[in-house]
Amino acid sequence: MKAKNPFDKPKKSISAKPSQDSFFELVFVVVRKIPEGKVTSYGAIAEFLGTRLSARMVGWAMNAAYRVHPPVPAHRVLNRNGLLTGKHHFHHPDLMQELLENEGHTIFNDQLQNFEKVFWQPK
DNA sequence: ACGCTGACTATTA
DNA sequence: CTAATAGCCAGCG
Repeated sequence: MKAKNPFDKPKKSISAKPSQDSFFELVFVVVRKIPEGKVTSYGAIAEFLGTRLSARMVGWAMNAAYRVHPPVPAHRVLNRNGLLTGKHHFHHPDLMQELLENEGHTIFNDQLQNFEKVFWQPK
Protein backbone atom coordinates (compact mmCIF):
# COMPACT_ATOMS: atom_id res chain seq x y z
CA MET A 1 0.00 0.00 0.00
CA LYS A 2 0.85 3.54 -0.41
CA ALA A 3 2.16 5.81 2.23
CA LYS A 4 0.98 9.34 1.99
CA ASN A 5 3.72 11.66 1.03
CA PRO A 6 3.75 15.36 0.24
CA PHE A 7 4.24 14.57 -3.42
CA ASP A 8 0.79 13.08 -3.67
CA LYS A 9 -0.97 15.10 -6.24
CA PRO A 10 -3.04 14.06 -9.21
CA LYS A 11 -0.72 15.74 -11.61
CA LYS A 12 -1.14 14.27 -15.05
CA SER A 13 2.09 15.50 -16.46
CA ILE A 14 5.15 13.33 -16.33
CA SER A 15 7.12 16.48 -15.76
CA ALA A 16 5.72 16.72 -12.30
CA LYS A 17 4.44 13.45 -10.88
CA PRO A 18 3.05 10.80 -13.16
CA SER A 19 2.68 7.80 -10.96
CA GLN A 20 0.56 7.56 -7.91
CA ASP A 21 -2.52 5.92 -9.28
CA SER A 22 -1.81 3.77 -12.21
CA PHE A 23 0.17 1.27 -14.03
CA PHE A 24 3.26 3.27 -13.19
CA GLU A 25 3.00 2.70 -9.51
CA LEU A 26 2.42 -1.00 -10.02
CA VAL A 27 5.57 -1.16 -12.06
CA PHE A 28 7.52 0.60 -9.34
CA VAL A 29 6.22 -1.75 -6.70
CA VAL A 30 7.22 -4.78 -8.72
CA VAL A 31 10.63 -3.43 -9.59
CA ARG A 32 11.33 -2.62 -5.98
CA LYS A 33 10.70 -6.28 -5.21
CA ILE A 34 13.54 -7.44 -7.41
CA PRO A 35 16.09 -9.01 -5.07
CA GLU A 36 19.62 -7.72 -5.13
CA GLY A 37 21.66 -9.73 -7.56
CA LYS A 38 18.65 -10.50 -9.70
CA VAL A 39 17.20 -8.86 -12.79
CA THR A 40 14.04 -9.02 -14.82
CA SER A 41 12.72 -7.73 -18.10
CA TYR A 42 10.22 -5.13 -19.19
CA GLY A 43 8.13 -7.79 -20.80
CA ALA A 44 8.05 -9.93 -17.68
CA ILE A 45 6.75 -7.02 -15.67
CA ALA A 46 4.24 -6.11 -18.32
CA GLU A 47 3.00 -9.66 -18.49
CA PHE A 48 2.79 -9.88 -14.72
CA LEU A 49 0.64 -6.76 -14.73
CA GLY A 50 -1.54 -8.21 -17.45
CA THR A 51 -0.32 -5.92 -20.19
CA ARG A 52 2.07 -8.13 -22.06
CA LEU A 53 1.66 -6.13 -25.21
CA SER A 54 2.46 -2.92 -23.45
CA ALA A 55 6.01 -3.56 -22.42
CA ARG A 56 6.87 -0.14 -23.74
CA MET A 57 4.85 1.41 -20.98
CA VAL A 58 7.03 -0.38 -18.47
CA GLY A 59 10.02 1.32 -19.99
CA TRP A 60 8.10 4.57 -19.94
CA ALA A 61 7.39 4.04 -16.27
CA MET A 62 11.09 3.54 -15.67
CA ASN A 63 11.65 6.87 -17.30
CA ALA A 64 9.80 8.39 -14.41
CA ALA A 65 11.18 6.03 -11.80
CA TYR A 66 14.11 8.14 -10.78
CA ARG A 67 11.83 10.79 -9.37
CA VAL A 68 9.65 8.55 -7.22
CA HIS A 69 10.24 7.59 -3.67
CA PRO A 70 11.43 5.24 -2.39
CA PRO A 71 13.96 4.74 -5.18
CA VAL A 72 13.31 2.17 -7.86
CA PRO A 73 16.24 -0.06 -8.89
CA ALA A 74 15.66 0.54 -12.57
CA HIS A 75 19.08 -0.89 -13.37
CA ARG A 76 17.71 -4.35 -12.61
CA VAL A 77 15.25 -4.10 -15.45
CA LEU A 78 16.65 -5.11 -18.83
CA ASN A 79 15.11 -6.08 -22.11
CA ARG A 80 14.31 -9.69 -22.81
CA ASN A 81 17.81 -10.38 -24.12
CA GLY A 82 19.51 -9.08 -21.01
CA LEU A 83 20.72 -6.01 -22.82
CA LEU A 84 21.19 -2.77 -20.93
CA THR A 85 18.95 -0.88 -23.29
CA GLY A 86 18.12 1.81 -20.76
CA LYS A 87 21.66 2.75 -19.85
CA HIS A 88 21.49 6.09 -21.58
CA HIS A 89 18.64 7.15 -19.38
CA PHE A 90 20.73 7.01 -16.24
CA HIS A 91 22.62 9.94 -14.86
CA HIS A 92 25.70 8.47 -16.35
CA PRO A 93 25.54 6.03 -19.30
CA ASP A 94 27.72 3.50 -17.54
CA LEU A 95 26.06 3.79 -14.16
CA MET A 96 23.64 0.99 -14.95
CA GLN A 97 26.43 -1.42 -15.77
CA GLU A 98 28.43 -0.37 -12.72
CA LEU A 99 25.46 -0.92 -10.43
CA LEU A 100 24.87 -4.37 -11.87
CA GLU A 101 28.52 -5.33 -11.64
CA ASN A 102 28.47 -4.11 -8.08
CA GLU A 103 25.74 -6.66 -7.42
CA GLY A 104 27.84 -9.45 -8.78
CA HIS A 105 26.84 -9.43 -12.41
CA THR A 106 29.07 -9.54 -15.43
CA ILE A 107 28.31 -7.36 -18.41
CA PHE A 108 30.01 -7.61 -21.75
CA ASN A 109 29.16 -5.25 -24.56
CA ASP A 110 25.93 -4.16 -22.83
CA GLN A 111 24.92 -7.80 -22.52
CA LEU A 112 24.42 -9.24 -19.06
CA GLN A 113 26.12 -12.59 -18.92
CA ASN A 114 24.36 -15.54 -17.39
CA PHE A 115 21.12 -13.67 -17.82
CA GLU A 116 18.86 -16.67 -17.47
CA LYS A 117 20.49 -17.66 -14.20
CA VAL A 118 19.84 -14.35 -12.51
CA PHE A 119 16.44 -13.74 -14.02
CA TRP A 120 13.77 -12.98 -11.48
CA GLN A 121 10.14 -13.58 -12.31
CA PRO A 122 7.71 -11.13 -10.69
CA LYS A 123 5.68 -12.86 -8.02
C1' DA B 1 -6.59 17.63 -31.82
C1' DC B 2 -3.21 14.93 -34.68
C1' DG B 3 1.02 12.65 -35.44
C1' DC B 4 5.50 11.18 -33.93
C1' DT B 5 8.39 8.99 -30.63
C1' DG B 6 9.91 5.36 -27.61
C1' DA B 7 14.16 2.10 -21.42
C1' DC B 8 9.58 -3.57 -25.68
C1' DT B 9 8.36 -7.93 -27.79
C1' DA B 10 6.80 -11.47 -30.97
C1' DT B 11 6.32 -12.68 -35.56
C1' DT B 12 7.57 -13.03 -40.34
C1' DA B 13 10.62 -12.82 -44.31
C1' DC C 1 21.95 -14.11 -38.37
C1' DT C 2 19.45 -9.18 -39.59
C1' DA C 3 15.44 -6.29 -40.98
C1' DA C 4 10.83 -4.99 -41.25
C1' DT C 5 6.11 -4.96 -39.13
C1' DA C 6 2.50 -4.76 -35.94
C1' DG C 7 0.57 -4.08 -31.44
C1' DC C 8 0.55 -1.26 -27.14
C1' DC C 9 -0.33 3.68 -25.16
C1' DA C 10 1.41 8.00 -22.54
C1' DG C 11 3.66 12.33 -23.38
C1' DC C 12 4.83 16.14 -26.16
C1' DG C 13 5.14 19.59 -30.09
